[in-house]
Amino acid sequence: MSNQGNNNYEFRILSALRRVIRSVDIYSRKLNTELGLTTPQLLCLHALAKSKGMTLTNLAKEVNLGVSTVNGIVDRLEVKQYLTRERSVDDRRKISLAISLSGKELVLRAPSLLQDKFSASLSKLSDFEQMAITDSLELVVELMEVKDVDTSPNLFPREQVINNN
Amino acid sequence: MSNQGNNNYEFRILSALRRVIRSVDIYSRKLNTELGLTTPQLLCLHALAKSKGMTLTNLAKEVNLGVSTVNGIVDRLEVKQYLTRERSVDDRRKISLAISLSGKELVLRAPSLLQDKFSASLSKLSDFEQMAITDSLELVVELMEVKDVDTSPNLFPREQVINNN
DNA sequence: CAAATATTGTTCGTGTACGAAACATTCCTA
DNA sequence: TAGGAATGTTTCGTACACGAACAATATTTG
Repeated sequence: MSNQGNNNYEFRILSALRRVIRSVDIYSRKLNTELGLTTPQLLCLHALAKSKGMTLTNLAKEVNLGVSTVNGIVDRLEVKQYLTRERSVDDRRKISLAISLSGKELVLRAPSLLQDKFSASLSKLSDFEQMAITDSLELVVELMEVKDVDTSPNLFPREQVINNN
Repeated sequence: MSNQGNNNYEFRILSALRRVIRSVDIYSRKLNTELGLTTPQLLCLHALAKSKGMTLTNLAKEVNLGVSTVNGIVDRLEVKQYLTRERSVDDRRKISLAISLSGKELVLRAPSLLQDKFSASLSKLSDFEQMAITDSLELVVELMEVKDVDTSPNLFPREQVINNN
């Protein structure tokens, strides 16, 4: 019943995870003071630069965040005039998001979304190591994002969800 | 000057990282509804259970968070009566934090700090894989936490900092 | 010893980040 | 076609999480 120390690696993984989370956050603040945009804001702007006319729900899926979260981010981007909200004509529930000119301009001159130092260090590793890191992280994602089917263990696998798009 | 797509893996790593962050957050909320404590709160309580009489700064270092952040967490734990704050007598700046009885009791019956599913899945992997994941994460931490010495690239390495303790 | 400096904790403002609920609009179906 | 289900957005409340500014205390230094 009690669950501590089941796994030797668990504590190290948790600790590493939290430190990474913090590191990402701190870089986001640095971006904000230097560029005027946080990482999530820049991330959303990138997504909008790639495909114009996205809806809010769409954007949220693209950046892996909740709708209400993205709504707040879009609010702030709108205030800064990096995007526009426009009600869709064919389906008046939808809001079409469009990046502005200054938004596009900013995306072009913005630095990397991962800390400069990290990018540099990463590229100095062997391809094998880079791949190992990427694979590990993606495996962790996979292990963590297992749907919480507390109530009904997936006895009916169903067609395995269109997670993408 | 412009920085996009320097590295093939960079985008995948960033994406994986953000998904992991979200996953951790969502589990924290689940914990909160089931147990009444979030992950950061439980994490702090664990730390206090291990070594009584910690100071705030101490605790912050232990859990890798800023002092002001931990202060808020301690506030909430105090309201719930899982710990007590007491001014130190020898150094009246310091506050001695002590976990309460109910706090200790709760730590004992609390579930893992990592999502149940994750722990289970992790333990099913080969030791080699578990180690690879752990090493990769710790390497990412290392690459990310390089001190930001923008102004003065470390020409004077100095005695390399007591990072620990 | 007194002044300057450092440490410790608190408060404040901002920005994530989420879920739940309120709302608007559209779709579907009885 | 009326009414309910589904979809899309917004609002609200809560908790992190940080840095900056502040007050109280301690330490160092002139």
